[in-house]
Amino acid sequence: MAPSSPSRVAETLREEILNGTLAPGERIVQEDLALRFGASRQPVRDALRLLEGDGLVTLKTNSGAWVSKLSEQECDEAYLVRERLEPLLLSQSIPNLTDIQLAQLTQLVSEIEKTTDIESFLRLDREFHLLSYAGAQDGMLSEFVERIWNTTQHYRRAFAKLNDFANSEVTHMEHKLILDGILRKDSPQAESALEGHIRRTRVTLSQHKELFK
Amino acid sequence: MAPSSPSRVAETLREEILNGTLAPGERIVQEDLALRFGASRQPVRDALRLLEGDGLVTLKTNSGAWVSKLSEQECDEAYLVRERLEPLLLSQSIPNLTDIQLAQLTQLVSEIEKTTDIESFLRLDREFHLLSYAGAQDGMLSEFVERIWNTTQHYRRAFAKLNDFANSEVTHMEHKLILDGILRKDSPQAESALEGHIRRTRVTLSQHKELFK
DNA sequence: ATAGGCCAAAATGTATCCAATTAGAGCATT
DNA sequence: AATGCTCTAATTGGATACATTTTGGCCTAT
Repeated sequence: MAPSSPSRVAETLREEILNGTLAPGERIVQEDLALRFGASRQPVRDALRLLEGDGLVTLKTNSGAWVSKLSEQECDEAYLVRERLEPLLLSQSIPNLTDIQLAQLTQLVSEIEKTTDIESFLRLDREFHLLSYAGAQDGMLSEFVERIWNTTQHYRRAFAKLNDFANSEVTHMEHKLILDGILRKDSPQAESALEGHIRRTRVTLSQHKELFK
Repeated sequence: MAPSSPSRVAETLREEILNGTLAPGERIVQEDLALRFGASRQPVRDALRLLEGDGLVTLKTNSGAWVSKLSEQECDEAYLVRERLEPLLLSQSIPNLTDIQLAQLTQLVSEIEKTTDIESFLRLDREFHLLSYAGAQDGMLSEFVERIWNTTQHYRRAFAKLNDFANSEVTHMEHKLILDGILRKDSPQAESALEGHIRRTRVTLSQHKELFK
């Protein structure tokens, strides 16, 4: 089945927001998109509504659409929520991860360690964490988690650039601890390692308020 | 500012889904709504997209819209998520609750205890919990919690009808424990009482699989 | 120079029409 | 009797045209 226009448009925009082509706070004009995608404004509007549901775009009636922007406090909140939800999601995923996925996770951790490029790091890190949740069946929980990853993507990038791998050693160790828990199917360890990983990131982020200026 | 058509339509539909007028699984026809609200189908479509974002309506391309339906597992997941998120939200709310709100919460607990009507119970219970979160500032966390309350509303009703206040004594005690923690600004107590309250509900619900047949 | 209001241009919201897709009843076949 | 197929009616998706609202520049008055 061919994907509908709104999905196509939304998918492309999502991509561009995540990779930073469209910056937070940037305005989105319906007609421009319509022209660009060779569609009318109707499907574009639907696409924007979809992205609004994902938290990537903010709509204001009779005014327009903007790429969503998190305040310092909202970003902190996002990480607090991650601390609570992702360990739960991981615990639901672990029992169902296939051997292939376990191998991929192992591979990813080692690739992340070798990476020196920031964009690659962001991509691989995201891939590692989201793949570790692949065993959980789709539902509200996965949706929430994915949404948080999407809305905070830009701040992870800014943070990575700023810090420039200053804490990379710690990060790699944390990833190894999480991976170890996963491989041994030791959910409690994996959960607590993950929780610590997220908490440390949150605390470190909160020391860089300049990202939200 | 006058609320836009999509918002009005969405608001009304949300109401009807929450109060049970529209049952889960029921089909929603765009043109019927357009006729009913004296609008064209366009704003109706927007309204449905809004509700889809709230998880209250499920859209299928080229096919139509239905009131969302939770499987037994999805419902269980919803409660697991509540167990993690609502205590966090409550802890963020407690420091900012006004004296008026504290008085209202106290009032609500006592009203809930006196209530014998199921619909009233549902309404008051919802009001109590959501009001207890009113001190937290709006953000992703409140959004998530409200969304869960909305999507599980129907199952709370079914459960209440089935059980017919069988566990009402326990429920009232739990509410009092939560309230006590809130009034004394003792977040840890309030959080753990709330967590227990939600967990007990989840476990009890899981013993009534017939609700999802 | 600054603040405030006014007006025009631009962008969004809505309605209507047409095209594309689907769902479901009825029929035929096994 | 049950299953699969076809066809039609009904419903949704998309495009165009028009109405409404907002925004931001410009002018005026203080």
